[in-house]
Amino acid sequence: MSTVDRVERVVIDDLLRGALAPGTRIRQDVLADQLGVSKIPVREALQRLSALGLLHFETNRGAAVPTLSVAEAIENSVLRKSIEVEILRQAIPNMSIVDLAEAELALGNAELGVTESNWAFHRALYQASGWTRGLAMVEILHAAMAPYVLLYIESLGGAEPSESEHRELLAACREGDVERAVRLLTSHLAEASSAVIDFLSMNEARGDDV
Amino acid sequence: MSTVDRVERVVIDDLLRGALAPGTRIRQDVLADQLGVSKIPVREALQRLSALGLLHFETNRGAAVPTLSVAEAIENSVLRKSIEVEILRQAIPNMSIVDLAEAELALGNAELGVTESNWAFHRALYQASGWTRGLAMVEILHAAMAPYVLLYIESLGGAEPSESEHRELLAACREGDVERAVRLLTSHLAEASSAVIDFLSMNEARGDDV
DNA sequence: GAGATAATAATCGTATACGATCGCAGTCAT
DNA sequence: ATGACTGCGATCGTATACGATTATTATCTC
Repeated sequence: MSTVDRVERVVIDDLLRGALAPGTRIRQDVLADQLGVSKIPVREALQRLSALGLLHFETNRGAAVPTLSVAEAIENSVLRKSIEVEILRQAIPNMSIVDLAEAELALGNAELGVTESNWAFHRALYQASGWTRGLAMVEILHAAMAPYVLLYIESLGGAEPSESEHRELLAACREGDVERAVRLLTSHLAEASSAVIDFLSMNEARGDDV
Repeated sequence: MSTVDRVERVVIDDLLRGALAPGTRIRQDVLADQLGVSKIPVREALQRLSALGLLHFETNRGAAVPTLSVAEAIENSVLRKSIEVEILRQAIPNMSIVDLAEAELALGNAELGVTESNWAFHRALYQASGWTRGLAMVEILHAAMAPYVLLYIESLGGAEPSESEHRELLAACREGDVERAVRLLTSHLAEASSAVIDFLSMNEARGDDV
């Protein structure tokens, strides 16, 4: 694993954890010092993330966590739905006991934050697909939404609402019932994202930069 | 537009043109000299492309155009289909005369190579969606397949087979008939990609690195 | 005291520099 | 002649260095 890979992972994990609020600027030499490297590999990692849309570069102002418009949030949700459905279709016939156990584990895991645990669950279900690129795309979409999901959950007081939906979805996967699983995933994603989008719309209407 | 942006565009365009065959290694200082810059922005651009899966970095061996397995080609096709359908749905109600004219123009344009013209046509249809991320994803998938599409067409003797399908699709968009357009796009993509995938399968069976 | 302007400090972007690694050519021993 | 070894050239990865740009503080004027 190269230096650039390590830096990239650190920043992605920070995003998935919600440690980087929208708008946060990333100081290249600070990050470089923290990791004990020079700016060069740091910049290369940031450029990777900007290619994925997880960061935004502005000339002479460096990289920052982009703020999402409502339209972009909707776009992300639609993309997520259509990609995740295809991956799940591909994954279910290939799922092993291990994959299912990993998904189960992610559900109860109190070590992880809400968005981390959520993504760990979904990734566990998808990994049997073997679709490297598709998985990467979905991870990106999760990471891009994470800061806002966190804000939304905070505004709710910290409840994780989709526990039971996750359990149902897991059961359908266990039984190998592709069509039911796809139906459950579709409605689960629709509910989760419409909640966040409504939350975003309210704030956008109020003129908040969130 | 930053230096990194320029370098990135040059390489993506080379890929879409098919100027970079699978397996080609990219020499950083050669490219840097050609563009009159140092290695730093070149490497940053290559890292962006590697994040998108258009290039593959190997430690101490730099970046190279990845060779696609049949499984990956199938994955790309499925992803393309599901993403492009959603974008087209979003785009049709927002299409302007200009978008349609651009698409028409791309069809007949003999200046462009086959894959370039094909992508120009599809992009023209999609741009009205306003979906930045979705468009970027689809462009990536096109660029990843382009080297192989080129090889396939070469093996056929250079014929562009999907002219009439394109015209039908364009007509449906003009009439604003979303469902017909989606049907046409779906079958068009299915045909085009299954041809390339069959071609790839043959070569993989023969043990060619293509 | 408030606002505008100048000086200073932070930060960015990229060129240069250099050690590390890889691949190949030439040499030697068998 | 063939196979292993050594040395050199090419290429990579990253640290350092520096000019350019942006932010911040200090100073001056009204």
